[in-house]
Amino acid sequence: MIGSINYYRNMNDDSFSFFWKGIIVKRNRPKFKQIIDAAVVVIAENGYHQAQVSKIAKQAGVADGTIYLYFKNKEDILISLFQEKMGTFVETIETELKQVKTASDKLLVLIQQHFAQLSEDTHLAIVTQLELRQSNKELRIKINDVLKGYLDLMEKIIQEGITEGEFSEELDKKLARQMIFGTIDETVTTWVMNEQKYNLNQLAKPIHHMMARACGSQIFEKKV
Amino acid sequence: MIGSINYYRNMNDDSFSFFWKGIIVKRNRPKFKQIIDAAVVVIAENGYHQAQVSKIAKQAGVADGTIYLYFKNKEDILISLFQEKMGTFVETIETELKQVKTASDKLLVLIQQHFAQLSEDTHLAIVTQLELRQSNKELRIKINDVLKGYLDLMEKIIQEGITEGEFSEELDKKLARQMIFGTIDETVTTWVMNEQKYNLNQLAKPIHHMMARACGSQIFEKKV
Amino acid sequence: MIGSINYYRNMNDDSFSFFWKGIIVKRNRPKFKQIIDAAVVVIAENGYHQAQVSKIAKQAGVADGTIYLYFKNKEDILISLFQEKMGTFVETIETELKQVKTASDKLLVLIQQHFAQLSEDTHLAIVTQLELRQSNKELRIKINDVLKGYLDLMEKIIQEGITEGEFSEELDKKLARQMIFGTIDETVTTWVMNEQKYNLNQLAKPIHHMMARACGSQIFEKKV
Amino acid sequence: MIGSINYYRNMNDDSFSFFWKGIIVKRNRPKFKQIIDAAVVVIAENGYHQAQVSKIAKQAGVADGTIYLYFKNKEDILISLFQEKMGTFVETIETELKQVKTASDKLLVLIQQHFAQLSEDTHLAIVTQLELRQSNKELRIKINDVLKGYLDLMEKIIQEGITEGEFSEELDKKLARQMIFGTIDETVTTWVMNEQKYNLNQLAKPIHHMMARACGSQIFEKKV
DNA sequence: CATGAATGAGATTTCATTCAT
DNA sequence: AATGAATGAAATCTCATTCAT
Repeated sequence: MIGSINYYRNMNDDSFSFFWKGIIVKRNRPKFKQIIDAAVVVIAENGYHQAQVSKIAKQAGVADGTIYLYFKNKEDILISLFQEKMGTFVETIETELKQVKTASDKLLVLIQQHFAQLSEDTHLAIVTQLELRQSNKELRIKINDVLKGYLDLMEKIIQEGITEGEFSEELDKKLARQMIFGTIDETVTTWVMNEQKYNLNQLAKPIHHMMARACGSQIFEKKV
Repeated sequence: MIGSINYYRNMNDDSFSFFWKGIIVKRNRPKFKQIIDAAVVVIAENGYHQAQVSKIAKQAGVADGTIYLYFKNKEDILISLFQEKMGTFVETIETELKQVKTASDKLLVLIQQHFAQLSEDTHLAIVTQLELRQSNKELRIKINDVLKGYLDLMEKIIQEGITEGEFSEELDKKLARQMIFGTIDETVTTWVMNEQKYNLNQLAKPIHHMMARACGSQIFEKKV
Repeated sequence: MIGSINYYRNMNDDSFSFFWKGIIVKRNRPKFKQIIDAAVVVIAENGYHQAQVSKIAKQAGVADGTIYLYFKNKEDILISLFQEKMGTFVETIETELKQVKTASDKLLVLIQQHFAQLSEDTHLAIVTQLELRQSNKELRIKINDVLKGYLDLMEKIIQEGITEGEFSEELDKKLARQMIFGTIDETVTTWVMNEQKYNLNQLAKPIHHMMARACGSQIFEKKV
Repeated sequence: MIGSINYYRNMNDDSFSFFWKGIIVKRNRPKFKQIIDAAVVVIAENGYHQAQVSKIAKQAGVADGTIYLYFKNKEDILISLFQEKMGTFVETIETELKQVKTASDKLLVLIQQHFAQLSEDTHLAIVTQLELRQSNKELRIKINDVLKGYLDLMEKIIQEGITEGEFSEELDKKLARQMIFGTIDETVTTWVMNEQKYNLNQLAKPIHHMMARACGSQIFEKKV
């Protein structure tokens, strides 16, 4: 996915169709990001079903019709939103991961970064945890495509842990990834639904503790 | 919640208000369940936003207006659906749990039962994992109220495991519950989104394995 | 109209069809009046558009279906209501008029009685002045038929006044009747819309004063 | 009220809120009046309850949705209709009144203009006398607010008559106004219900005669 | 490039009336 | 005679998208 997220931004390939070039150019224009940021605010503050195109346009300071110069339709705004934000999100995590060695530590950094980034942008947290899930099945499948890069990253860490002997060799990679993502996701959702009353970041360590143990890491076990 | 789910069914108390009696009577009439079952089918096959009241009525074999003799409005159908199904769901799990001793085993039975029940009723699985999440925030809050009973049950098992020395005494109950529910939920959702291609039930054991280890259970650790 | 209002009640004529006899018999049964009185209360308290048949049935203490044993349809309730109440209303005024000699005095008694009867039954006042006017054109035409007897009574008094030399011989009977009814009606409506805050009865004399002068009566003119 | 009716049309005041400016701009666009005129025709020809928004839109030559760019909801069409038409109605009468001196003559002109304007626009007459009265209480209260300006105008004339010694000094202003409006209104309603068979305009003089006498004007009294 | 007025399809809910018991 | 559960037709309003300017 990381590829797919960075797709448009890194692209220099002349062989792409004129159509896509048009879109690529648009993605670099200031109004593109302006509209996406407006969408995040409007959805977070009004909820998914009350986030009309006209509201997003007003928040972005453009006319309704202008939206359609940058996005194919409303769904495209939401997918692009997810791509943009998720792209940055995963990029940041990947950068941080480079400074870490063991799989267990990478897991910790991933969880910490996940929490940190959503803690810092509660609008985005509300949108991704609550509002965007109200979209229809079709859109959620597309969102899952975007998410796939992040899930792959998790699976890579797990594989590394198994290979390096940190994690149990019987571990089912796919299930472990579903556990890690499911746990992180449920934790953030609960935090958002509780109106961010408590500090999300301090949950990273105990959650990492559970995840590592679940993966068969022995580092937390009491030495006799 | 378990109480609240069983609320109407077990009630014999004459002191309840006329209003509630009216509703209770309706809940016990055959058409009530008939409409709910129709709603599950229609939502699963058409998607949340394409599940018009008229479709549900037709599927249930009643007139559109009849729906409104049993339900306040469309949202009420969905809440009642969740209450009825979740009620049976949790009741079944509770019954099975009575035959089990240790917290770890209870966790296994819970996961197995969770998977078994949704495996057996894929319509219901689709509705709870994908479609009902498209409902608006207000409805989701009501659904969460119903869910709370299930989450409490999980927490009770965790507490028991800690008390009995099966689970680590440092375990954060609330986080552990979020992990268990998040993991199970993500697993089922992935399975539904993959169109139930594989056997969900056989995932119960490996997932239980991870959960138990995450909780600090030693039963899976290799004896040296 | 007075005839038409008393129509059913005074009827002994064997030549009427079986159908009508059925209705006549019904009109004398207690539930007939019971339902009409319920309708007055329900309409006054809930408004015309919130006066559902089921509400009237509940207020009358009968089943919905029972209404249709006594009335052809909902409109028939309202027409019957108007006939019953208007019949009594006009009968009472006619009785009082018998004790009065001059046209001017008859006018005064009519106005006084009109006000007195509506003052005493504010439910009825609300229904006739505000709520029943929301009915559709067709029903209002039928109501006007019932009203006709009352209007005829007014015209008779005016004619008498002209014949006896009390009123101007140039007076247009029909217009004078429209003035009298229009004035009384507007006065009562204003009173009802002001939530019966003031005493309606004490308006009878000044209004009569104006009506009599308008008719050319000299009795109030200052003697030089 | 006269002010309130002219409110939007005369306004040049920059200090008004953005919201109201939006509405004012809409009120001056051609489609606003186009829709109102369509509403008058549709309501007159189909009756209040058969005047669906889609019929009004079709008659106005716009899409259903366009209605909602100019009116908050269906009720708002009706209120605006009444405001627009009543505004013009009262303005016209006020203009004509400027050329008249005595209160009695003003009363005559008022009645003549009232009849003339409704005679010339029978659609409007049907709507105001019959159809709009079927609206619910809430709407009728709003209509009454609009009407208030007209009633105030009547009261002003009456007051003038009293002050100038034309009318009896014992005259109750409020009752006199209720008489005048009630009489005019009843006359027009009767005329409309008789399907405008006769000439309404020629009733102005005899009605004025009665009204003036009722107010104590001596001008019609035979000089001995 | 940008605008924003106009479009029009589509669904929930109410309630008078019926009719089997 | 009385019941009351069931019926089903019908209409307002929203909002994503377009296109003339």
